[in-house]
Amino acid sequence: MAFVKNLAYEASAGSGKTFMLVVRYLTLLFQGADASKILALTFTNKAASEMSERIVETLEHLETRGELDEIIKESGMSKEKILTQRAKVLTSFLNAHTKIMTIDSFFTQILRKFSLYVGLMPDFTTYASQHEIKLLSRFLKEVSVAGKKELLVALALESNKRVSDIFQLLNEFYEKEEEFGSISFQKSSLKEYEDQALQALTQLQNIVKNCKGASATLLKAVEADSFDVLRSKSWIGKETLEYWVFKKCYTPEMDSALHTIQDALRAYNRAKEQNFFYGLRELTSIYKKAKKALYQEESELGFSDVTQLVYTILHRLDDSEFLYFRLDATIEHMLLDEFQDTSIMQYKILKPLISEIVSGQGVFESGSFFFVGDVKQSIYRFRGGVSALFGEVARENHTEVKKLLTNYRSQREVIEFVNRVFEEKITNYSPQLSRKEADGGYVEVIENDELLEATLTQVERLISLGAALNDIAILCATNGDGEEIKNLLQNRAIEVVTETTTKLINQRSVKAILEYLKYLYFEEDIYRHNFFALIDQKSMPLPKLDVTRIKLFDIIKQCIERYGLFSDDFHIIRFLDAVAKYEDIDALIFEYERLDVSAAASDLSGVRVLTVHKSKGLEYKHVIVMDRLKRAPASRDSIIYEYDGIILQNVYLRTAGRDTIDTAYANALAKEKALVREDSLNALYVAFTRAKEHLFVIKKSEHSSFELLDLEVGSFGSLKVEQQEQRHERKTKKLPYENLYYGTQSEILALENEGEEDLQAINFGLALHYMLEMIPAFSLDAIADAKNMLLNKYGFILTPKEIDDICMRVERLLQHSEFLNLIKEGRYYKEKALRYKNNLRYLDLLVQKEDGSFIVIDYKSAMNFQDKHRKQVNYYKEAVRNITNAEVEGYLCYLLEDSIEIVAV
DNA sequence: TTGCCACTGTTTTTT
DNA sequence: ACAGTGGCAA
Repeated sequence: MAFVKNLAYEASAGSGKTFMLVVRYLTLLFQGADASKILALTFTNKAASEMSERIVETLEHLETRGELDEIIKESGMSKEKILTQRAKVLTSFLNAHTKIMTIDSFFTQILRKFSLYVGLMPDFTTYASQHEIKLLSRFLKEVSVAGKKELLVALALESNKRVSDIFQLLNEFYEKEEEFGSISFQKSSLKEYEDQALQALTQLQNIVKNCKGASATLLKAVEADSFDVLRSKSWIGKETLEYWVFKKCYTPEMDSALHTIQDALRAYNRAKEQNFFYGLRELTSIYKKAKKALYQEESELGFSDVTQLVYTILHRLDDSEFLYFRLDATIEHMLLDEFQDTSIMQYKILKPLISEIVSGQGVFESGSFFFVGDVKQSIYRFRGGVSALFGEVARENHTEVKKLLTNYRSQREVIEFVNRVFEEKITNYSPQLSRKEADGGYVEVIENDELLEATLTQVERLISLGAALNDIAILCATNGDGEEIKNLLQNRAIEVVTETTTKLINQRSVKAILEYLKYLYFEEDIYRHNFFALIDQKSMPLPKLDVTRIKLFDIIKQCIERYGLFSDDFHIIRFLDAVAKYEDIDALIFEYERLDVSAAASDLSGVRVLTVHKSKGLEYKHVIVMDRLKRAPASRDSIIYEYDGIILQNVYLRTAGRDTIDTAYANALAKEKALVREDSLNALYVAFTRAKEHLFVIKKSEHSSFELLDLEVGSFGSLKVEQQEQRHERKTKKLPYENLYYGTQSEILALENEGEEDLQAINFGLALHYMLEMIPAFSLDAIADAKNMLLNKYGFILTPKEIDDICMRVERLLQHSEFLNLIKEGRYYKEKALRYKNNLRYLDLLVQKEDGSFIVIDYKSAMNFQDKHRKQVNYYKEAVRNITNAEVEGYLCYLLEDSIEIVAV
């Protein structure tokens, strides 16, 4: 087979897309291409690094890799020749300046190279979006300078929107500006249409007035004292009024009045839409100006700004051809991954490069173009992805398209189920073939309105059959749904790894701290109440702090300690880390909404919980697809963009009821709905095809996201879980912690103790410490609550006898007079973090006495390793003494099975 | 009982 | 923007 220079693969799920990309890339290398001249673009950083890794890995073990045969076929070279070149190719690849990256980073690179052309310094930074608040205020200023304030207010009023929603629309127009082409808008007056409609209404009202049998309902139905009230009537969308309460009084004149109203309304809607878009375009140019001023001042750009600017540089500047030429010189081959997710703007930028390459002239004689994707997996329409792009690009560039039909990922039952379900639903669906040896698999469709419980049942079922936690994935519709199932699983002591992106600032504990800071800053009681509500404590007065003088970090730390917020420590650690970037409380309070740090994943091993969107490109042995917990939201985009293929044809303003009287609008709306439907169908296809062996679909009876699939409850194949070697998993390494790691004491203890005692003893010790941490004050009343927390966290590891043992020991401690004496006078801190000589340690209990001296107390559950314990406490003493310059005493507090022993150190 | 209108409550995906 | 519900008329 000869090497095809201009080739695309339509690669269904699991059909070896990455494999083909790697084969293509390596074939180019073996044919002598320079790695620095091969541009390989992916969508995610993860995909980019995976590709680089696979290239290196394949080169390292080429003899035994499946890719070798394909490379032989593609390149037409002999096996021997390839293998002798292997080492040389690997070395040059590793030393080359490779261009495997995301499409966004590629554009960012171009922009850096040519940034001066648009008045930008090359060291700009990029964010997902520009600083919204700054942009808004800048924009408002520009609007007022341009004298367009009234216009802005009018637009907001007209569309019943807040200014911030108009902002969203401005951004859409800004991003699509280049696609508008010849589309333009005209201003006109609405008055005449309103009058026409109201006149016809009067006619109608007269007919009804003169009709004796008119019901009260009918009279009310035709009553309208303004055009807007008339517009909201639902009868105006009917073809004829010979229906309902109208029919009693029906005459043909009624329908002619109706049609007059409809004609007037259609014209009114169109005129209003034109006016709206006309105004929006005017404001868009101001918006653009504000954006430009802002990124030039701040050297800070959003992703879409980068794309816009690169487009401007390459298409709008006088010497753009020269700039493309400079790019061309460095790119000979192009490989594009996940092409179905490319946006039109992105393609427009790449297009001249692609054209040069496929035309194969001059320096490009040896060039090649290659892209892979799967229209069925296009689920990013909301982000500008246009599924029609795949086909269009292949057509435009005369690319040869091949289909990859064999699924190498899944077992037969899964593949056949997916084929059955989607064959009728997705147009041009080509059924996937399964490998001969993959003749197992299991699929079950379950209907149960207790979605969470039903999901839990299946997880437990898989676990009881011996499935490894890491092999189980739960796919859900939203991040919020993911949080819910995560919490349920964790409550049942099942470990969970979330890959949902819940923003850190949406975490309860973090929210609470922010409310606390707002209270300190604004001194408004509402924030104080919010704070206590969020931490589930009774509202009480808060001490005033001089927030301008105390370091932000310390304020927060103090809050965490005083109100015992450490139970949510994973999030808090991240938050503290993020807070370090803010100079002072002002900066944080006015900027925190931009903090796009995600909440921490809870653990390294456990059941995977992630959204369908996040799951793209991943695969799991056991997949549970959970229906959405809440109802699907209605589509609320107020502008409808009508495309013909990849060309923007028309823009409409979404207006309720408009489709019944305006066919052009109705068509556009229908197209839009079909695309939305396609998107959700694709999302389900992505979800189902993540499964390698077992697939569970858990649907609810109403509002199900699986509705469009007509799924029948039932099961196919047999559920067989291969036994895992458990030993392997126990070995998971703890991540090394960085210098500012505020972990819990339990984790640090676990690190220290590894390999010294048996596991059960370690757990016992950790549980004991945990219980002592959880007792808010050293009073006996708190034991019952602390026991519950203990059961929640350690109930599945420890026996009831051990739990009782721990409670007994703690109870005895709280009655121990020597201990009570030690803590009696002064303030005490639990789990006090201590950083000394670059080591982070936690003090079980630190008491600060009234005279300023300190007592360090360390709990132990057994008397062995006494020497080590002494050494540890001495270390703490020394540290505290050095930090505070105060007197320090140290004690070891042994909570033994039948007694309490306190040893001075 | 059926059909219709008017009112109320609920409500995403992310490089 | 949609789904569900209550109330009115036939």
